[in-house]
Amino acid sequence: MKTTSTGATARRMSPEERDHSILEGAIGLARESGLEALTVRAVASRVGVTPALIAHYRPGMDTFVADVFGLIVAAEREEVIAAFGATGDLREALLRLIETLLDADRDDVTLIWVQAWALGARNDALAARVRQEMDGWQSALEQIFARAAAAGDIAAGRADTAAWLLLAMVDGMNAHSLVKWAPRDRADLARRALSAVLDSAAPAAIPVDSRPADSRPEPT
Amino acid sequence: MKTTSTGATARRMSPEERDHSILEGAIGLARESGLEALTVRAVASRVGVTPALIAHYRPGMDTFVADVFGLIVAAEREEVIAAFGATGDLREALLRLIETLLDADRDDVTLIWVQAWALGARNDALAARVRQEMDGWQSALEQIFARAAAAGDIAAGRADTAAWLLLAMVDGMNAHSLVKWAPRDRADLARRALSAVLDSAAPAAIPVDSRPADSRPEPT
DNA sequence: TCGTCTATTGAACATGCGATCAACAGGTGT
DNA sequence: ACACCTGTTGATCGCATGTTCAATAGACGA
Repeated sequence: MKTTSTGATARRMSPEERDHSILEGAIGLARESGLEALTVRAVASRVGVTPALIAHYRPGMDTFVADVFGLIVAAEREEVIAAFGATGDLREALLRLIETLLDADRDDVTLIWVQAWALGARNDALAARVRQEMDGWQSALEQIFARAAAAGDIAAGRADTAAWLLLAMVDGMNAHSLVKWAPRDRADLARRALSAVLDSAAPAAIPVDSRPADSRPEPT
Repeated sequence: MKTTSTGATARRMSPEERDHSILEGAIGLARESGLEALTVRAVASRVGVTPALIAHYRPGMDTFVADVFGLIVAAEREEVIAAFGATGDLREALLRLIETLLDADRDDVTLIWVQAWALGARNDALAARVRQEMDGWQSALEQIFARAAAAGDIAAGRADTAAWLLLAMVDGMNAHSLVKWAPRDRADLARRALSAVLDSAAPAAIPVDSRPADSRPEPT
């Protein structure tokens, strides 16, 4: 495939402008085709510029991929969290949040997340960025759980654990959806995931007394 | 890099032998370096033959990757399920099963799974195989849950839902571990994941008013 | 208007990938 | 011992990847 441009030299931009335009193109490309599609030539073609210029602005694809990943998922997280209705029944709002996270419309971001976990095993810069963004999700969810518990909308429990469990569940289900392994409708999944997380986050609901050896060690 | 062989022609084998040796090499390679490492040349070097021979026995890398994936994860599943102690307290056994699945020793298989979900988005043969192996896990877990419920070791609940939730949680946590995002010790995670799944699978444990639609037949 | 600065290019290099095909060679049966 | 059969090779094609660097061209200040 040839470059989108007609062979003419691209418009001269300030370094900041060009950097921004490159990032824009890369973000769009990753959204459409995943992180694997982020090649020097593909981004160059998208932006309408020579591959050499991409390499000039972004020496080292590893950190470039990490940056693009971070920008995409951070923007999405802020959007989702911002849309979280802070008013009304928080349990209802939580359910809608989970439904949103499981929505098929977000398959593009899901692919990016799953590719990031896989690539992160061999790309330290990306792995670091993935951890950072996951920390962002973890603390955002933890905050929501703590708020809901304080408001009495859900049973009080360990908000951090609930956040970890919910993240794992949502990420696992989304990963499964990439190969179209969706056993039942997602609204039902969301409801069950939420109650699973909320119930387990309340230690009192767990019958520990009946299991003598198991429940004793509780390191934290 | 050069082929492992000293340039001498490889020993002549029967088609079945050679096919087996190629699969063996590919399986070992994938276990060590993931599915992305499965290139014609890498497998050829590993097996000690020419790339052309690999291409001859396995025309089309897509189905080859799918086969290797299937063999690896099917073997692992059978091993894990077989090690599941059918005697004694089934809840205890379930906990050990989850601990096994979350064990860091299985990071190699985890990488393969996560790569499979990512690659499956663009490799239909692989995606089909992934679905097949996930069905295997789903039914194995469902069977275990049903058995445990019948034995009275856990609260009776919908075994299929419990299996789905557990699979999602375990897969999500393992994906997270690929980038070393492990908030707490895995034994604790396993315990909480198990109680989350078991509690939610027992309808009686869920606040009744919040699930009127539950008793209605679920759409496929 | 001219000259300087630098954003941008074009071309090339080294490496890797999957795939193809005529030619070779080692085992097998006669 | 010979010839057939076929597993195996070597060479090569076409394409894609990241990276480098001298040369170019467009914008801006003097």
